[in-house]
Amino acid sequence: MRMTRNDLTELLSSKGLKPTPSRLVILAACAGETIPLDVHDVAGKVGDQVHLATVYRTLEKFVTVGLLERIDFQEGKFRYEFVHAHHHHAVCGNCGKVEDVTDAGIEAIESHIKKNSGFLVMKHTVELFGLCRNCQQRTHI
Amino acid sequence: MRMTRNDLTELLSSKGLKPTPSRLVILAACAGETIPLDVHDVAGKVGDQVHLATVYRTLEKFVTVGLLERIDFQEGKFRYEFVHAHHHHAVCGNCGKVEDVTDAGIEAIESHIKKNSGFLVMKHTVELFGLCRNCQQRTHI
DNA sequence: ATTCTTGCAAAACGTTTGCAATCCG
DNA sequence: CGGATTGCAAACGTTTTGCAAGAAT
Repeated sequence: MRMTRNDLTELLSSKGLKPTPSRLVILAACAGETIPLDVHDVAGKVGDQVHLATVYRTLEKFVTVGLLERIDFQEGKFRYEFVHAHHHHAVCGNCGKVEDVTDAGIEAIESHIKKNSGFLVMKHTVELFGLCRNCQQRTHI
Repeated sequence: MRMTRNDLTELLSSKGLKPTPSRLVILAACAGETIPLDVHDVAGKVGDQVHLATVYRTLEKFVTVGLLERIDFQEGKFRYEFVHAHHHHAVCGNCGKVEDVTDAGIEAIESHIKKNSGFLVMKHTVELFGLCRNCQQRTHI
């Protein structure tokens, strides 16, 4: 998502966060990407301007205030994605391409389990792993 | 799942794995649990009989041959669960209780995305996070 | 003999934390 | 001033790996 410096500043302020240089550049890095970035990706995009520990702290803070969502592709590390419409991911195991999946029909399941066992679902993660159209063809060769 | 030493031996052999003492005790530890164990849990159950590195290697091998499933509750570590009926998990964020969710209705989504973008789903993960019935009451106090 | 398996130690990797310096209202 | 933010370095927890010893076929 393309955002001006003003957009970013206002967005941070609206969450009660001071728009520091570190935060602006980190938020810009995340907002400009369509696929979830890991900490190393973000650090790479912000260059040496921001210390790695600050990247970790800032990303985690952004998650807390709802600017980012923490994503887990089961790689032994976390990824972060700018929050817009709720969706899930289909990750190609060959090329790593990530496709957004808008509807996962999870809501029905959540109300079902609520009735069944009383469990209240507050958050869910759905990740689909497989092969994108391209890699299916290549892998079949 | 309760299994005799013979059951475990045959299970390992059927997967082409030698039924070594380490593997037997690790497999027994996993098969005896209904909730996914992390590596530390498994190491604890097998005591000092098996080196930690061996636990890691063995669990990963079991996943490869399909005896275990690797589970990710987004804790920064992996868990392992004996494979029986396919299901998902609802994890209570307060007490850590894990409830099995047998039907997630994911199959419809998978065929939908296949038609839509051609993505072939080979594996999916669905984890639900929230509060179990008990902790909802306690938290409301 | 040859392959598989294990223990050991070390390292790799992602992540967190204590502390001091700094920035900013 | 006082709280929030950052850099730095060090530690932490999880996981992987190289290598040699040992077991099994």
